[in-house]
Amino acid sequence: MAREKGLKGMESRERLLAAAAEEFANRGFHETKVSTIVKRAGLTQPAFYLYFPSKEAVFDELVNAFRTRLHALIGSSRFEAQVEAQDVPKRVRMAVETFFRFLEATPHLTRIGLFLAPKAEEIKKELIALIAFNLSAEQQAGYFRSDLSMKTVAECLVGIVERLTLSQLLPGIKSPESLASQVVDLLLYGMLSMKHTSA
Amino acid sequence: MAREKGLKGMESRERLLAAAAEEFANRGFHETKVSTIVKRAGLTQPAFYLYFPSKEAVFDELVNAFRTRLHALIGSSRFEAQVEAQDVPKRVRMAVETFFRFLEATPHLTRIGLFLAPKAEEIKKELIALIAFNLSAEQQAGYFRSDLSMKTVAECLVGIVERLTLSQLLPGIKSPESLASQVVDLLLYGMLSMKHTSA
Amino acid sequence: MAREKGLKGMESRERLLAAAAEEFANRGFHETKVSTIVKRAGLTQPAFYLYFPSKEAVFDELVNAFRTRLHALIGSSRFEAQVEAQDVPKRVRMAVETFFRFLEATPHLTRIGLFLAPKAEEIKKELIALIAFNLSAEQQAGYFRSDLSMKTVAECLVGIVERLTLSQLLPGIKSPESLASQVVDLLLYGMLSMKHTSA
Amino acid sequence: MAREKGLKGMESRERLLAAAAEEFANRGFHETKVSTIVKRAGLTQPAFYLYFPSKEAVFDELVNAFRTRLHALIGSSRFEAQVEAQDVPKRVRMAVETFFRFLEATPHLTRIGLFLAPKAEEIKKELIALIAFNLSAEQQAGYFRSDLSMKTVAECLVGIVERLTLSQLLPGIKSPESLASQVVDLLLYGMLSMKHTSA
DNA sequence: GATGAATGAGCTTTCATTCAT
DNA sequence: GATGAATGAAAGCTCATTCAT
Repeated sequence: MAREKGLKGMESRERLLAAAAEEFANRGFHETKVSTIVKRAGLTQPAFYLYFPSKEAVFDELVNAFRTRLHALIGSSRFEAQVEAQDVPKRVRMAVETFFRFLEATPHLTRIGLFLAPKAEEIKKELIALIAFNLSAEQQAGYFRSDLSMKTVAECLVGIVERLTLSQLLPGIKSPESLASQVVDLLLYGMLSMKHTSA
Repeated sequence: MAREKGLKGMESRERLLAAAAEEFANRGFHETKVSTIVKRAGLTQPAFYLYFPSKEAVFDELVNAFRTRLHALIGSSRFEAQVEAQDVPKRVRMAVETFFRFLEATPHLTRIGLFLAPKAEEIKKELIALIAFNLSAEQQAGYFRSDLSMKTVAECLVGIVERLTLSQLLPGIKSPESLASQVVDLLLYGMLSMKHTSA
Repeated sequence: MAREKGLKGMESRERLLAAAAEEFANRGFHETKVSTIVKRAGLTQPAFYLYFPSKEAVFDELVNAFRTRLHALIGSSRFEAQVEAQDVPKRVRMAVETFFRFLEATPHLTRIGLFLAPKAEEIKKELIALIAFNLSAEQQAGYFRSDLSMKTVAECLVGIVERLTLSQLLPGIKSPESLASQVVDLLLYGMLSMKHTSA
Repeated sequence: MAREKGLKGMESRERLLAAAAEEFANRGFHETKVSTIVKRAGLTQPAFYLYFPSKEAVFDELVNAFRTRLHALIGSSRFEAQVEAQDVPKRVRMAVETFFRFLEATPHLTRIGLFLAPKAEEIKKELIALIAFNLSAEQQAGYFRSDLSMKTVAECLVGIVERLTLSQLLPGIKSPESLASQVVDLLLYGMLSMKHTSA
């Protein structure tokens, strides 16, 4: 009789969260009805309010979940920086790839936290700041052109990631690896063909 | 057809459109109430339905207005491209700058057509295709690296423009010129400092 | 074509107010449903919210209507005080009678403002203070026993009026005149028979 | 019957009753949630329904508790009346004082049974009848003016007690003794100063 | 060309109450 | 004796939309 106290409740809650995530991701906040969420979770409306104070609260919880995982990812990526015996391009590619992989892993949360949430801009701002900080280190190490603003570069990178996530990654058209290598190739080496570059 | 006659009617319609654009841009589709739009336009709710069949219809009309202007812009830019004998970097920079200027000119429409509309993805897809087409010409002329997919580059460019528009252009933090030159500098020459590039 | 602007709306509003007053008076705040009010007024629920921001707001409006009339009554009763060539008992009786008449005139408002409203206590407190003030004048003129606290007397008077209003006046069992004379007779002369009083 | 056994059960039941009494007294019937009652009693909602068939049932039980005690009080006071050979004023004062003391002893029940219950009017009607009966005896003994309706006097007395209970006794502003002597003084001797009385 | 007045449809939320254990 | 989990039923409120003038 392993009476897991509160197990069933937790499961219901998780089911509601998952259903909500999917609905929000597919239809947005307003088009998502509590009635649909609970139907998907096999429950009734009052059950929803047993676990969440309001529809907005679930949404916020999902946004925060995304944010938390995002911060966790970035925190852990700092460690790898120490193992950096690799060359810069490879390191950058790995980082971007990891990020794409992260976004791909929880597509609903990604859509919510990156595109739907009113807080999305704020979240991106944080992200950009962190990336800019990391890039600056490389820049000071002489790897990147000193006349570029890493803040701007970070912003561009995030813009690219957003777009490709929406148009290629989430629809499953391209893989994190392929996207990462294309993006990094472009950003590191630029578009110009060599003959012009050296001009 | 019934829309041709009546000066006052046209003016009311325009006022409604403008009010709707501002509200939609600032609050999004669902947060925007018809009652607010008409208040802003100094009219009443039935008047709204005199000019538009539904709230969605106004929104669509605004989206289409954006799309139309966008197409006009791109159509005209083709011409210039042929007349010009300038060097590639300058040409690209001018094109991007023109585009930023275009987005800055009608900020409400930009926010609606580029970020709020469900159709936004479709609009961007068109835009990306056109840009990719133009870039391919340059690529075939040998200006751009032949190992890059211009489709992808176009996508990245649009992603960058989206992000910078939202974070720098619309808030009035940076000018079209400065944004264009930063973006183009990055995309054309890449991030790597010369010593590494030549490696 | 006496196009009374807003006449129909005003009428609807009044119908809603009247219906609400009756429902509130008969069932109390919580048992009264907006759906019942609008049915009684021959309207639909949204119409209710066209005229009142919430169910509570109508209730408050009714309470305030009572309070306002009450203050008006008291304000006007001051005037009569100047015409006072009459003897004290008659004067007091007239005042009490007027008050009963006032309560009888708008029975729903009376029930709401005097018995149902959370503010009822406050309203009575005001009323008591005013009555005490008036009584004190008579007391200082030597008409009332100087060892009585007019504040307490006022409180007793209001308590009596409350009770008789509920049990005799509103059910239509006794008239304002008969109630007033009984009350005043008791309060002025006391219960004791003469032989004991003089003891 | 099923309620006889079980000490712990009885205790839980009492805790629920006490919690309910306090909540009802402070917030009224509708504002009081079953969830709040059980929280206060340290139990869960199903436990509530183990002891009471419904929320209304607890309320009724509390009202009846008040009524029962009230009847007990009145029953016992009859006895004393016969034993006493004291003068009328003192006797009346003692009775009123006893009553105030009774109301003060169980303030929650008082608020519920005297002011909140729909049955309150009925309860008061009974009380008034009993008081009127007692007063009539004194009246027939020649102590009270024969031209007064003891029914009305009883009603006035109850009205006064109600008001003073709410505004002075329950808030702890005045004591049963002081209230009783003020009330009785007023009711027995009236407001008029002697010179006018004898006129 | 425009409005005062009204509504259908639907939403989120609340609460007393019960089932299964 | 008690609880975790769930629900039926309904309430208040909002909004895009329309009718009659």
